Amino acid sequence: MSDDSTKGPSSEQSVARPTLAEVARRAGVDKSTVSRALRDDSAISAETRARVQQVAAYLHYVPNANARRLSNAQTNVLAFASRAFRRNDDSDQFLMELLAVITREAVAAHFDVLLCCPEEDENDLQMYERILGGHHADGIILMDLRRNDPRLDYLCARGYPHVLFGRSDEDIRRARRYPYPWVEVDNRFGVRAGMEHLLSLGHTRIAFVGGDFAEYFCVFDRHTGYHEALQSAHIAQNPELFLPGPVTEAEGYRLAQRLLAQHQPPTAIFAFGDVMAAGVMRAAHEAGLVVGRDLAVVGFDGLGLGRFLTPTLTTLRQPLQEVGRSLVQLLIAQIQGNTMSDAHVLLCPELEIRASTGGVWNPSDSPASPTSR
Amino acid sequence: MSDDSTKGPSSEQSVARPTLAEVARRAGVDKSTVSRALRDDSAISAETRARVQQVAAYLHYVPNANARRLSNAQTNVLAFASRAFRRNDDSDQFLMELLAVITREAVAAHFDVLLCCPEEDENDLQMYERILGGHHADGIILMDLRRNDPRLDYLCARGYPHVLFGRSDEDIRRARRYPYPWVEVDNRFGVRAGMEHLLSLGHTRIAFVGGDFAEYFCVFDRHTGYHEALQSAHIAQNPELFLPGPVTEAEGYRLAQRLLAQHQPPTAIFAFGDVMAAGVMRAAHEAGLVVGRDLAVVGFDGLGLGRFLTPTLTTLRQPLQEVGRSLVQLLIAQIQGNTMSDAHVLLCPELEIRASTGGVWNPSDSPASPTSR
DNA sequence: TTGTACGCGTTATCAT
DNA sequence: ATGATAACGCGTACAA
Repeated sequence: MSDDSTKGPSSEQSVARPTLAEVARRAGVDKSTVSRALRDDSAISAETRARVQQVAAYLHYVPNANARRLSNAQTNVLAFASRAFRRNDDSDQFLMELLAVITREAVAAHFDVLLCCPEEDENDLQMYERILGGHHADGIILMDLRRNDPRLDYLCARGYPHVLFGRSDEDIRRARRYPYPWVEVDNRFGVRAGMEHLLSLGHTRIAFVGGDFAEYFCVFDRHTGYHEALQSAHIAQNPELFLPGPVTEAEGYRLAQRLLAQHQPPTAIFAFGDVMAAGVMRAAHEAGLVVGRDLAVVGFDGLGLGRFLTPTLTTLRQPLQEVGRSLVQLLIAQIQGNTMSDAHVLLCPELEIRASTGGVWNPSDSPASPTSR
Repeated sequence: MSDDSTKGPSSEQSVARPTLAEVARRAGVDKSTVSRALRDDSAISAETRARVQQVAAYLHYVPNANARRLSNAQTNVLAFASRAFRRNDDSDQFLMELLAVITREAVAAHFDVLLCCPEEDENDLQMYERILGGHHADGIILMDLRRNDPRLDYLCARGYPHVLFGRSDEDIRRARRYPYPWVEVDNRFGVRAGMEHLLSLGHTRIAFVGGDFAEYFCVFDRHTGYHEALQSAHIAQNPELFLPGPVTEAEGYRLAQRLLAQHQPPTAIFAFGDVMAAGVMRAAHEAGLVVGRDLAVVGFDGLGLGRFLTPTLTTLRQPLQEVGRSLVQLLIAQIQGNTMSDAHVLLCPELEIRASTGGVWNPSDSPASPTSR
């Protein structure tokens, strides 16, 4: 801190931030020379470069990003949009991890990450227009894809670089490859893997809870996985065991209560997400059931939460590291005009078998907890 | 999507984004007139303004943020830095909620939010220099304050606007008349409130786990709260009951095991954070104890997680809405040169009493079983 | 009320 | 290898 410590931050000018011109003056060369020397641009004599860099370092010179952006017509900023920024709900948990990965990857490639959220009475499309049209970012990462998502048409038409976490029906229905890249965790496959795990344990009355908006591709896909798994196992669909609903802990609790009150309750419950599974387990516990013995529970996402629950939760882990890395790399490649822009990355969630499906549990054990650890 | 679906995004030019000059040309006026009309700047005839705005809307004109920033010497961007973006650990959970609040508040004030993370072999100070010195953002929100935090001197000296979530040592600040705003949740008060809750339930052997780096003000403060509460209650300090350590679920599990293995185990355990408390509860459960009856557990933070655990977790809820709102408003006020720059906001965490401290439980109820192991 | 001219800090093109 | 000069798109004194 400087010695004039009585002055407030706004009462005194900030330390002047030197410009290219200032560096040039002190180094006795032209601005353009400094610009080049600092970027190893074209051939600059070694000694000139050294002197310039020395002066720049001495002055703590940092190029003005906005001037650079204006000149380059590129911002080196990635935008990240998620409805989680509007209202907080339980399902946000894994976003933080994803965001951390994305930020690290972006920074490593010298990109900034911008968080996007619609303004008051502004819809998604208007927000994209504001961010991309206003040159706040070069491209955007989209979440929460819908089966038929109007945002894609929009971004396509305007030529705005983007990458999807998720996909729409375009690819599948029209057998027409979406000309923009997407990264997806195969939700259908994941649910099927979880279902096969339950089936292999001998369960036949398997319920599914959660997912209230079938228009979200992710919801559609997980539901499809559930139905397909039953079909493959030649188990008749039972509408009473399929209960869509908001993906919250409270709803998991409520729906599980409803399921367990049936005269022929399910022996296993597949929850749309881990947080919801927590609610299911809470209901089961209150009903006097021991999860992992009297009732099997499977979640989805692989949140840290699943390891903290009692019993620990069997779940499908989303490979967030790979997701984040792919999203950033595909978007940057696209921005820089590389040709792999229509790459599609489909990752498989990994089945983590834990105690809630009674993995390690042994019938002769005491009704106490699964003593796996 | 356009009809030429065979073309990749990079094979075709983006839709041209109109400039001020373009709008001016189409409206038959000068650039400056457009500039003013679009910002209700100075007096512009109603009809001119109407025509200009109509043309701008027709062309989907959005001002180039970088040109505007260059001209205004202000970016309207807030930077957010947290070590959570470097590596993911359990303690990140509440950041997502905070980030959501911050983003909403910032956007409402027409500011963008930028996520910051040091580059490879770059330290914190260098990162600030890059972000603030490079005009990526006008100011920054700092997390994870240390008792004697070198970052403050640095930011002060350079005159970079900033606001702290947390604070440094009173005396150090006072001696230097630290003129920047901070927002803090009173950790010491929170722990004392939790301790008083436990004391009122009759507990005297109360352990505290977690907090491995006393240089973090937050750690120092919570530890102080613990010690002060014991002192106020005339309970002798017992080093065996005070176990600092990393704030993770695994460490909570480990330390609780150690505590419960003592010949005179504690009857209550205060965990540094909710996630850590989850580990404590897991250990207790495995040891055959019923949390809320045989052992009381208190957490800190008020994460959603606490409501999902069995039993539900008594905790100190951090008022993240208010924290986020204050941070953004104080930072923006500072950036815009308003005088409330040295405002200090101290918020109180709220004690949420849930089942883990045995709401209904009564000391004479059962043989304080931890001793009966 | 509107137009003119210049500056913001950088990069790029053209000379030298 | 280096210097002069012109954009980039917008805001804003100043002039009309």
